[in-house]
Amino acid sequence: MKVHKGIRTGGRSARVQKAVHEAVHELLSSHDREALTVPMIAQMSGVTPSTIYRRWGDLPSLLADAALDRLRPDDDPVDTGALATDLKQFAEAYLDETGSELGKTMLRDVVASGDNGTTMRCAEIARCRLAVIVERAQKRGQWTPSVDQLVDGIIAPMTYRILFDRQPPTTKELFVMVDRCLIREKVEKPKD
Amino acid sequence: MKVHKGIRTGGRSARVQKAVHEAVHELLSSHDREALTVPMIAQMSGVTPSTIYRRWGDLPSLLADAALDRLRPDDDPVDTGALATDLKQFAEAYLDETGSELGKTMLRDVVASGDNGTTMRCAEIARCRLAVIVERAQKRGQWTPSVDQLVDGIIAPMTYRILFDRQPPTTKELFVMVDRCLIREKVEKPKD
DNA sequence: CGCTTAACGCAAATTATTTGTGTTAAGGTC
DNA sequence: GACCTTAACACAAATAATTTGCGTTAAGCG
Repeated sequence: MKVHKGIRTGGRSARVQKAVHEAVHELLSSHDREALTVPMIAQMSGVTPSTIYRRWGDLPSLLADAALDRLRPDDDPVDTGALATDLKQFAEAYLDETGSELGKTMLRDVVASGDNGTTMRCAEIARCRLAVIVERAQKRGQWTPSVDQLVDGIIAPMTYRILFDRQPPTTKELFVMVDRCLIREKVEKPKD
Repeated sequence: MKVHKGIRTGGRSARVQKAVHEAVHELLSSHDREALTVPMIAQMSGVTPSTIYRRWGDLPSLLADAALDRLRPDDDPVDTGALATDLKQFAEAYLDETGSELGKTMLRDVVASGDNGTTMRCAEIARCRLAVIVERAQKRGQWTPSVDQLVDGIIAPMTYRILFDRQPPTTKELFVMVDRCLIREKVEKPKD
């Protein structure tokens, strides 16, 4: 007898998730983040508040979940043929997604949700895309920094500035970060 | 006629702030973060809930404010006589403060507060201490990275891992980050 | 000393959240 | 494909948090 978990993913549950997520995005495009409430989202999605509370726990968790759901299905980063330009292209795209006022509130909610699964899911998105770029470069026989080093050198400073500083980094500053990641490697592995 | 702001800092207001901050820390040492509520803090501090709401807005903002208040008055980072060791000592101390479970919830609340003043105040704490270390080294005639570069290279990766990753960095990883900041400079300024 | 008003206390009104109970249907079994 | 088991939901009642109106206190200032 296989007990397993028994978490339900299809049918009604899927329908509820879709309706709620859509309601969040619709409300977020017309209202201020501060103005959103769980009962409001419940009404717009045709779902009972208690259902939302039981499933997502609280507002930040729901908003984070809805935001990450949108962030995910983007296709692979563009292949420019060189590691440096691949990274710069991706960094710029990622800044577009997270550096705006909406992106900032999204990152905020991800952190505020307090759920490790959600924060790690967010980190995984960037990590996966970086992994694609790295693997590509390695297939070309090119030396690359590790994904961890790229996260530390690009994603982390960008995110830190968005969340803690007055302004997100400029594209120029972003490119400097990328170049540093690559210069750095030439030092640590001078034999190339 | 000088209108100014007229914000009151002394007397009763100061007394209320002190009482509330103390109540937060006391409750935080005996209860789970999740269990804390504004009415609870209000009762323990002998203050009306509405006062807290009017002054701090919400729970995360209050907790962030109370936490940063504790974080600040620490004295200057120790002077070991060398930039590298000064930075490592500070990085380790900062990890102690923010890497624990309590430190993590503190960073969470700072971000979740959604108040730019609070997040920047948090960033300033690290930035000020780094500035002291940098200035010290420069007085010794030593070449140093800029404070911004140190934030990007040490504080940002540390904070990102604490907030988004499963584990905070180890001391060893932290030292590698510090070394990278210094190695990097030798490349960019090879004339030393 | 006296004035102005920011900051507070209190209580009522509003709104959000939790909880108890019955119903629906997803996922599995035979 | 009919038949369980129970996760996920709707609804409503109970509880708790938050906002708001208004009177009072005292901080900052001339």
